[in-house]
Amino acid sequence: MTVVTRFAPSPTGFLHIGGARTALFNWLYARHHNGKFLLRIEDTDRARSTQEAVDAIFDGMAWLGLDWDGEALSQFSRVERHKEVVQALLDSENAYYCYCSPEELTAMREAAKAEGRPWRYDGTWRDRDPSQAPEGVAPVVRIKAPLEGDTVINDLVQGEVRVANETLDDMVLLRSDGTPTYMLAVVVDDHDMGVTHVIRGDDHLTNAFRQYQIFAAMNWHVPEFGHIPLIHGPDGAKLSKRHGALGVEAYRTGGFLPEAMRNYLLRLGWGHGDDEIISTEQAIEWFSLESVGRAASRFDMAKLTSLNGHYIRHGEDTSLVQTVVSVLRERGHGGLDETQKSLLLSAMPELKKRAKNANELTDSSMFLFAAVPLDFTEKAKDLLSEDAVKHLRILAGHFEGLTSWTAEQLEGHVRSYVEASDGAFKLGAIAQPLRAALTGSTVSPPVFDVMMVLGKEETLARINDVLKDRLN
RNA sequence: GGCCCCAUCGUCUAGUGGCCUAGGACGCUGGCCUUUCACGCCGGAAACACGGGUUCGAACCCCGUUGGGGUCGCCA
Repeated sequence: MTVVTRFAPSPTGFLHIGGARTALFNWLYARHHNGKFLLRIEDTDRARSTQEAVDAIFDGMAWLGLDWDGEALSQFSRVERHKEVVQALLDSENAYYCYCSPEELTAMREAAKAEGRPWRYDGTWRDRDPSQAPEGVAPVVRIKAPLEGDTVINDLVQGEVRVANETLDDMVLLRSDGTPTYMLAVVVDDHDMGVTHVIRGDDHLTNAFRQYQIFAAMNWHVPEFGHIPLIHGPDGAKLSKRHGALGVEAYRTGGFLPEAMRNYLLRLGWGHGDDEIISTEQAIEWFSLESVGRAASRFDMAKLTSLNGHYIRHGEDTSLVQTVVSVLRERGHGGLDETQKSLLLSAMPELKKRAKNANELTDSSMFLFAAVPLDFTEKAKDLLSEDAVKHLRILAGHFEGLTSWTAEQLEGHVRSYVEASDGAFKLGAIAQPLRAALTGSTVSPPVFDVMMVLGKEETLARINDVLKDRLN
């Protein structure tokens, strides 16, 4: 049997972190089993569903590298089919019309609450003849759920979960306006789409029992369920925007790499021994629902950030160049020409060791493309003291005569210059002003690497610009 | 409140009765490396919620307590 999973978000906002993980787990499970991963947009709530949100889901999935099989399905497009199933349920007497008005129901609910009784629909119309229906009341259709016994679900994550049927009531299948409810639509779509494994958030666990009733009433094969624990905020409560419940879009603009995101989300609630850095290939090979934990986990931005730093440090130089280019484009700076790209590429090995995210990586590479006069930070200005400039002038003379230009040789030259001073000054007294003159900053890759990457001409131009400035 | 789920360092987790004086990672912290900042390397503090059982033996099994979470819509 081919495994078929699905991700079924409702387009009422962005694709948030929890949804992203649910999508990832579904994707991983399907890919692991060589099955199919489908995408269904649960847009039956017409008032709250927006095209922007649908696009945000598509974009988020694409960014995360979670490709789905076939076309994304709009749940709303299937209303006729849903109604058809409701009719079948009515015909087989597994469902009935209920003429209780929303007001009546609300009153009953509140009364029950006031008395501290558990509320559930009392089945008023379950066995009553529709001929007794009040005038002018549009009915809803409810399922005729079993009154006795237990419903048992062998959840792939949670294990056996059992609930007494008497605690469940006859839920609404078709609203009084004739539109199907989520509970019904999900079951019909999962069945029709051939979904074999329903992997979703823990918050749907109680829904599973009710959906089970519909599958049973239609005599349909019930899919396997895997209810994965929710992601909480750092405080253990529901994930709030302040704590990371952002759209994946926000993580992208925050400079996170999709591979870091995937790795982080995977390790949240799932583990494979002591492994921390897990490639997507390994994840596909190793993923299983059995090893998904049952407790909710807290979102930890620091760990995500650290993982992101790892993926940047170990990223391919050429792809990191592309990353910088797209950050620049997003900032409205236009792209980089080929010369600039190759300059960036040669600086990348040192640059990437110093960045936690794509934005920092971009910021720290800007000095490469700066034109004289550089923008100096206050600290950098302080480093360019009269004394320091004196050294730079002498060194510039030395550099001028060099015929080869490698970091090692440059370092050798400067070191022997320092040694010749016989302890009058140290390497730092030279290297720091040099860094300031070349980058405008006190923080940068090793200064001799900077010189090499910049090349002799540009290096001298920048030093001379500082010297010239000093003369005035 | 009813029903359901959960419980190992601050956080993510390893651990499925003896290999646990509980391992790894992030964070924190001491040090090394060093021209800056990083990276890297070495070290440290830090947890089995509590109480009862079962067992020769329990982080692992059972019961209870406490604590957390989910859910109780003609939302999804």
